Amino acid sequence: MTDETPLEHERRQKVARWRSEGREPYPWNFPGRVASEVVRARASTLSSGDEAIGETARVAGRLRALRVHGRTAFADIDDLSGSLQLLLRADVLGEALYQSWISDLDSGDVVGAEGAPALSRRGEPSLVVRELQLLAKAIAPPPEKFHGLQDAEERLRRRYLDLLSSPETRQRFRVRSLLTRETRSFFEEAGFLEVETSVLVPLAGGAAAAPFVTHAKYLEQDVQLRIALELPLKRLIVGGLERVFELAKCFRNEDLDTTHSPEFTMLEAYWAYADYNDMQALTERLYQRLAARAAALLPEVPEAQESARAFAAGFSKVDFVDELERTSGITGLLEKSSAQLRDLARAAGSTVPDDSPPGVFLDKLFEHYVEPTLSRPTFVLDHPLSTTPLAKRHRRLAGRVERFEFFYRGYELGNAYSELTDPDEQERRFQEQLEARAEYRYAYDADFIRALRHGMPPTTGIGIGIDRMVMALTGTPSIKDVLLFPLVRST
RNA sequence: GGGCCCGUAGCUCAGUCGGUAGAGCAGGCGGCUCUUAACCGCAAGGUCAGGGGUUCGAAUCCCCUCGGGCCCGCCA
Repeated sequence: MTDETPLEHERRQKVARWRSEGREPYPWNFPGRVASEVVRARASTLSSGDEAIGETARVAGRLRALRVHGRTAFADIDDLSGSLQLLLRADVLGEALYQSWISDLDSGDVVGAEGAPALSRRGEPSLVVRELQLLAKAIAPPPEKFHGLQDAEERLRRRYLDLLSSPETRQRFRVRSLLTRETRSFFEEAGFLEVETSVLVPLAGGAAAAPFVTHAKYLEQDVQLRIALELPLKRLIVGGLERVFELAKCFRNEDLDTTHSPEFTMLEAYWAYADYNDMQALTERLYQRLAARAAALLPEVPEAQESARAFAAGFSKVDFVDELERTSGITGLLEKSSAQLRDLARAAGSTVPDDSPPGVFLDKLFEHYVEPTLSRPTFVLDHPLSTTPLAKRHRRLAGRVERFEFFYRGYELGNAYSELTDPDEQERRFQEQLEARAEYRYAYDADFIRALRHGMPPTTGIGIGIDRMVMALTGTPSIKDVLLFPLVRST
């Protein structure tokens, strides 16, 4: 390699030396190992300076630090359960073997060790090593051992370095995995069937967002990547599956920022014979359980503890229109013309196109005046009808739909309705969107209306942003830090 | 899309008013049998993101490009 650094050259020389001695620098396995925390726990029961004579344990992990004191050396290795100090001693390993290990080991190497648990004279849980095995030679050095990888760009582009140098990052992604598993269990226990619908669709509907477009060769047609799960899942309700959910990636061809990613994970659930009041109760239970779980997994993270307390106390409820009028000082919102709403939205700093439907202006006003104030768990209820083409009109309030969005820390975590099931009204609502702006034609799904004509039971549905859920419950301010490999420009 | 900020050794960071590019970690050599950001000594390591300009002289000032961050806008 012509672009290798002197440091890499040095390490390659060590690999060559290993091979020339008939030893394998990249072996196949390391059987019989236990987690380092097992050895730590055993060693902690000993007295300082004592070794568990006659006991043997095998551990493996990445070498983080090597402190050589002449004929004794201390090596710290990390595995997923934590870290452990290895004691390498010339009098145990033999002089020649000890010296060759000291000179061949580098930080970043993956090693396996066998030996006896011990507590060092200074009280550090350790393993007195009798046998050592190189499991993978690190040609490239790890990030700085104390500060870790600080460069924000490198942390995203080279997540493996972030993970191997940051226990916090490892823990954050473990918690993400456990929270999605918990979410699945919750819906399964509530009688929902997990399904998988298609990512590639002829027409991406169910939300207003720019889709990614690609090409299917066998159809000789362009296809799109889904922007929401809503329309296929409602078809399943028509088909009699009664309670379904999907937890999967959706794609929107838009910017990456603190709370948005073009590729994101969404949970949508549809529940026949129930309404949005039932869904509110389910949502409260879900978040109480998830927040408690996250708090238990992250005892050191104050935001996680705070979230558990906040969700345990239950959600506040505010009316969309009342709350917007109260915070903005505007009166008679529902009587305003589209032009009046547009001017109000302009005054609030929005630059959405003039020909947007009136619901868009209302949403902009809400985002500007109300959202930043919603720091504790809050249901926002009963949106104006023009904001929501897929929701059923309110059973009491004129000009409204039965909908709730819920917010925490000033951003939206989810969105739910009593679903619109009247096929003719659905067709009219799609039509109104279309007339307002031609670009919304992608939301017009004729086959979906045809499905509704066969009769869809009364149903409530919800969409939950999983990435934002993880952010909220782990105290992570940026969506990029809950995505393993956020899409970044290639260099 | 707009504004502000950042890019110096593999990593973490200094670099003053424009005057010979620095430290720590990692790596090399030497020393050290209880350290844990080990320590001590020696030597090595640079396309200062890239390109152009101003200047006797540019990491430093100006312009452009690339990459990133934050805020705003867009994302019914």
